[in-house]
Amino acid sequence: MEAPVRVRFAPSPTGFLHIGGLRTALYNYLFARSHTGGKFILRIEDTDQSRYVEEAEDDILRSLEWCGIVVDEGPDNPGEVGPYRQSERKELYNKYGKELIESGHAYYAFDTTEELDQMRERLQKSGNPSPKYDAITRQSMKNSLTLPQDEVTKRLEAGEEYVIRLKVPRRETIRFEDLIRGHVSFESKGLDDQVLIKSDGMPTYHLANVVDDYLMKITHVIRGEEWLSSTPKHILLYSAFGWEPPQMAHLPLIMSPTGGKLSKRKAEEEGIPVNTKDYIKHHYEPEALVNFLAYLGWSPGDDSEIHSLNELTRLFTLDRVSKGGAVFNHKKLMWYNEQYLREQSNKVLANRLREIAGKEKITLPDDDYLEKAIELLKERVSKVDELLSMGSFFFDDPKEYDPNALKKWKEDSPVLVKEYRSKIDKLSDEEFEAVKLKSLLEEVINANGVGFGKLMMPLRIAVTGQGFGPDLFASMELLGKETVLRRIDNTLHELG
RNA sequence: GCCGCGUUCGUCUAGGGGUCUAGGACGCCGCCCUUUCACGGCGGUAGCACGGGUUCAAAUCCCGUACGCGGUACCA
Repeated sequence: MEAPVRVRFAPSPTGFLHIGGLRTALYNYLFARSHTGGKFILRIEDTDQSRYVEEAEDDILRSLEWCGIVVDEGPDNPGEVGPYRQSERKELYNKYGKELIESGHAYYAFDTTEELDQMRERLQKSGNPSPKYDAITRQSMKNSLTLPQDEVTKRLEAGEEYVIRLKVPRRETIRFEDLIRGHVSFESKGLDDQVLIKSDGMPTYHLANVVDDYLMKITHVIRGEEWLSSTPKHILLYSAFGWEPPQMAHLPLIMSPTGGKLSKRKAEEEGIPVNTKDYIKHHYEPEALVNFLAYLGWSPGDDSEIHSLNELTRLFTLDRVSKGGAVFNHKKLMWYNEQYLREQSNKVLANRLREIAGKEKITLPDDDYLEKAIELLKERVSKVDELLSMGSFFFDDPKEYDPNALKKWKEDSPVLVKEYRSKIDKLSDEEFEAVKLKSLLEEVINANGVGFGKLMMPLRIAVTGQGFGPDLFASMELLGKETVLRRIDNTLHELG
């Protein structure tokens, strides 16, 4: 019997949850759920105090929740291997750092930032393009490998600042098996003596991540490709501790349409919302985002496209994750959004619309009317909030005319509209229905020997202010006789 | 520069030696439906980066090249 699957999403609270981070979380979650008894763990990697952002952790939690991703163990619902914030595990890392020094796998270094800069500069001048603190250079630096034992003790006792560095072996080939990429290998000579414990006493990502994954019994590390290059350091660490490393899986990056990693700046330039909270704020369908993101770098292998989080959970396997970076396609996201939007009942949409309208201080009509309006609008919008903008004429007399539509208001329009007006004026409220309204329009165009559009478009402009939109006759029926006549009169008055 | 990882239609992908004159989805274009705009239906456009091998046979395996991306911090 294999150990139960345990995966973690380990974001750094340095800002709002990025869309790429969300996908990493999603893949971890899907992987956990695709195994019976699998656990999805949230660990906050707040070891960089200079970049810490107060609201970030809350934003991460809220974003995951919005997507329907349930955290099995995390800061808010700890399991047995807590705490789940690295800042609260500081002592632990120190203990393991010391252990590494004792076993000869790490050492103290006292070099100042200036001295490190000087070293790099010196090396660069002598033709070394990527200076490293490695097996060669460490011999001429200030550390417990070069300094006499008693001086090291003296410095430590004096409370002098130090870091702990990993003693990377001079020549060694580090190999590991990546679940997505297969065989990967690095030469240790390309690695530097990575700082493990910083001078502020906090661990670096590398140490903390290894120690925590081990202590939290993580079985699979699923993370972005940007970590692939530092994985050999982690492998070295595992073996220094004598621990079995977890399975590794490095996900392809999400790319910007203009190339490169989808960074915050790039995304903004291209009009792509980059933070999950932006999707929440702009009323995207969470199921659509999830579905879209799942398919960005993964596919189930058949021709299916639409799957709920639950279904994805059953379909997901790591070996179907692609290797190459995936370009974010906003139009496809919108397509997904439309799919999920149309699935919802008019009643549900009405409730959601009320919530949105409430925030924007817009007053909406009663449920019956609202749901009928939604029914007419639903097939024409991409996002739920567009029901409000496209359907504004259902809720208020148009304040202005779409300049583009106005081109269809011709010289003969007033006459035709007037004639139509006088016909529908004779209808009772009960008779004011789509079929009747349409046949009366036909009467007018036939009598005048003109095409349908000659009257239809001006009428639409008068009633909705727009040149497009839901079925005009159904819309007029819903609007009611009084409103329609009022709008026609207003328009006749304004446009002549 | 060095190290690593990638590369199938514009984009996301299917494909894992013959069934590929390469399939699906988004987008785009056209037609139908609708005398609006959409939705829907039908059809179309367009791709195996390049060069060598291996093999009777390569999009699929191997090697190079090019290009892209990532990493190269007391950031994660």
